[in-house]
Amino acid sequence: MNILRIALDVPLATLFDYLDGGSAAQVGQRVLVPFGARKVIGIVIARSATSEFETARLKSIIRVFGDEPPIPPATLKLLAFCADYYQYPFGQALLAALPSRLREAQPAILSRRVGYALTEIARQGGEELIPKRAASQRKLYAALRDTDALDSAALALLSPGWRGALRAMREKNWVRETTLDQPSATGVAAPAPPLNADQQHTVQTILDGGGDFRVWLLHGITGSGKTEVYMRLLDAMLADNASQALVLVPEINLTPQLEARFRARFPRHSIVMLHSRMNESERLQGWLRAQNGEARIVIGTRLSVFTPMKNPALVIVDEEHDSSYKQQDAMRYSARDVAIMRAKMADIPIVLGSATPALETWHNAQTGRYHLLTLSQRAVQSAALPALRCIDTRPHHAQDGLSQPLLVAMRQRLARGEQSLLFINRRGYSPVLLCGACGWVAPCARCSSRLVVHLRERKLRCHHCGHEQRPPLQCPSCGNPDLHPTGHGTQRLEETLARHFPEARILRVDRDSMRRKNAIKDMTAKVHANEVDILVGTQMLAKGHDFPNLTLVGVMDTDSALFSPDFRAAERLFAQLLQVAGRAGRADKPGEVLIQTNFPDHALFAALQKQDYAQFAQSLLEERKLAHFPPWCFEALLRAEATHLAPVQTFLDLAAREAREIKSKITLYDIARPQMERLKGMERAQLLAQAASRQALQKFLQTWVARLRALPQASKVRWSVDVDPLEY
DNA sequence: AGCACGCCGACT
DNA sequence: GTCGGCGTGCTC
Repeated sequence: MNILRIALDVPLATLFDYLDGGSAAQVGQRVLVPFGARKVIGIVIARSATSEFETARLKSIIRVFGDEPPIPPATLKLLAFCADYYQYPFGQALLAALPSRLREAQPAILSRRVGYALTEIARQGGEELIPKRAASQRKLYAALRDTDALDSAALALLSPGWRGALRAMREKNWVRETTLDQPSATGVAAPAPPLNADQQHTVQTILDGGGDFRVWLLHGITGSGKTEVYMRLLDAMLADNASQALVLVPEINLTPQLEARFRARFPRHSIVMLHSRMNESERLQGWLRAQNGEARIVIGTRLSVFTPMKNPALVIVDEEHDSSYKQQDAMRYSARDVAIMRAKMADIPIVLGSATPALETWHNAQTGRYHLLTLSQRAVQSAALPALRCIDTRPHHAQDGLSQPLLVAMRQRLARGEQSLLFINRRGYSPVLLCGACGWVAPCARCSSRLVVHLRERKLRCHHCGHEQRPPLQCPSCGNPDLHPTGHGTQRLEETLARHFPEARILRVDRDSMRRKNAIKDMTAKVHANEVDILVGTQMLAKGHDFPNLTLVGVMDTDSALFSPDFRAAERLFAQLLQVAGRAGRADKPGEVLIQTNFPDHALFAALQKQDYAQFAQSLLEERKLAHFPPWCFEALLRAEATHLAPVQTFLDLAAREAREIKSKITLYDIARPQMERLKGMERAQLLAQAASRQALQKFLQTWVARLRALPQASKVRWSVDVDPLEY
């Protein structure tokens, strides 16, 4: 058994065999191996006595990282399943799931947890040793006297000046460093607010469901207290002194708030955060602490669904409908779906939470595959439902995008000293450079998109590829020198508002203005301090922020989504509008939501006014059933791109021919161009396949993708398979 | 994906 | 004569 089967980060759907070189490398451990002309990191997947490969040509591994804990079999199994399901090379899927430090040829060690303890001198000398004026030092002394040692996190809670005080005490040899096995258990848990009847019932039902695999869909409107339900479930989970929970959250800026809430509630347990803003060594440490069982709660975004855990007992996916759970490059997995598979493999319960579940999820709850639990009461009693009204923009012609009724409503808020939010649906709403004479619009040279005008920087920028250029002095098409920006971008709207309300303090919130490091924190603080009258913003404002003095939400444009060719547009719009509506009128002030539209009679608005997700979902499901769209069918999308269209066309033609040769009940669509036909200088096209069942689709894909890999034409284009695609 | 090998065009 | 363009093919 001296042959190791090793997964490597290469786009080949095979393992590579190596001689173990006498090492005791175990399955799941990292090894450094020679690979062609280079040395790469691999993961041992199996030991074997034989090899399919010519044994004489096998190379030996260079080294094994034998001191590291092996990646547990459950994690390897989950990634193997994903590689198979999403048609992605296993080695690449596995290596990409690891913290990047584990892809480097350096040993990964759990850093020592440094603790601080009083020295004997300090203990015997007593508190009198410390100068009376040194308040910080006295606080540290008092805390350290009552325990063996404390870590820096615990000391930080004692005094803002703890660092200086600690340094002074160490210099005098009153404090020494030690090593801690556990994080310091300090602080008192924040009290748990009482549950309302809905929450109580929900928590009890899930706990009564036991510790086995079961998918719970927690459907709760904004403000119904889903997070408190999660907390109670985690609390129950923590009662077992080894169990761990995985909490997935969308890729947004809310993680710090959530982290603070969790830490306040569970100060005695190790909580690990894993998200994109963390640096690589923090991420590695978090991963190792989850793997060795020390971290009891792992909170993370998409990628953390693969974090190994010693004793997983519960999975929570918050805002399960959020599109950031779907990876849009490399292995195109859905972290929500992977989480469900993980829970199934580990035989533990999983809770999916959302106010507007994905239609696929809702469908599964309707058919009984998932268990539906509804929170219909608002947990905060004072929080009233906002009144929701459409402004028909046909009679109320909107000047500069702002209709009269909306302006009137905003003026009222200004007079009352309350805040307004204008929400812009970003798509199609950026200002473009238009020639009034011939209709020419500044295009991106590398994408089939329009360049966006950035007034302040006097630049045109492509939001898809980042290309920037100076605005031309005259129209390249007809020579007209009179070019002006049109459209209602956030910047333009901000200027229009300034004209209407010169006395108002207006704050723009979009990706451009929030790029600075603490911009979001500062923005939130300003709104809370009532230093802002009108907020103008995009998606970023839709989520989570709680602004008690905000009583009006105006929605600028919805119509493009109502009649979008993307059949998921309505579902997304509903979720988004419900979410922004939730920004209006919390606490004691009733809120109002005004939506500008040419189609006020659309069914979506009727459902929205009643906040009736169930009814709306039902009607969407029926529409989709008639059209044979998901969730009534299962899809895979083959995308291809190259600098010229010809090889893309050739490849997809061949792919379609191969598909027809495979005996299966697959519906194959014609080759189509995506909305963004050209992107970053690449011509794109795609082929959609549909099947009646997941199994049928999987069976087809196994054969099809294997044949595609064998096509010589496949190497002439960049191609990928997207199983369960969300965008076309 | 890298990386080497290899076969043709423009240069110190 | 050589440097280097990127097409082709392989990696246990």
